Amino acid sequence: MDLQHLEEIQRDCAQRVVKEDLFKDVRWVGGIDLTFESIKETPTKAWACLVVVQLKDLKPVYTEVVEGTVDFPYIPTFLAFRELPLMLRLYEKAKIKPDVFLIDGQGVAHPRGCGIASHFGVETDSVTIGVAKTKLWGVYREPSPERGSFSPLLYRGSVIGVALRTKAKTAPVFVSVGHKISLKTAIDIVLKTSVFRIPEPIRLAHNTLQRVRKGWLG
DNA sequence: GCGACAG
DNA sequence: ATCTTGTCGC
Repeated sequence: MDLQHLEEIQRDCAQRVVKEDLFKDVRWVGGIDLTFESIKETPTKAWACLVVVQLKDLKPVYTEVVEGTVDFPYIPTFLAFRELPLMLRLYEKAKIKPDVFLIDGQGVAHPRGCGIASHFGVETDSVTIGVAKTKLWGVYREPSPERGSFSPLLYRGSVIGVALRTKAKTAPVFVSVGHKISLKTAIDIVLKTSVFRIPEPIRLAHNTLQRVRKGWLG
């Protein structure tokens, strides 16, 4: 694999990212997550899940799962080349396309400005938000403990995202623009879809995958 | 050279 | 990400 070439693809993708709100109202919010049969082996079998919830009551209205093989290893800053293929198959199979996608990982808060959330958004031309459980790039100060507080994630003085407290006294999540949305609106949607630390669409997708992997269904 | 490093 | 049970705290 030629990482130099892949970096070039990411820089090109970053130039296409739109950081403004290019949509009207949001009714459906989707969350995508992946799970792997093995983490030590590559290739390995894997599954991707999309759960769409209604923004008004956070009730799930659609769930889709796809199974496949992942052959690219996990390399920090190159996550998209490992997980995007299966996510794109999931997108194509989905009967319902949500107004906004919450993606497990960074959006523009990435060394070359194109984390998996932005990459997926540009590839599918859809609205996306990056929601990561830990930081990849930038510096920040711990936000105050109450739900809703946030502090900027900075890189060379520029705001590339925020550390957002979606639940009181709980570790924050890192939110960044994926594609076709502003950081302000991204924060608003993540807060509106969060009951626990992880936004409902992603949390439900993750829960479904744990059951699928263990053969409880799917 | 050393530490950091999404999932 | 996965391996894994109970347990302590709000």
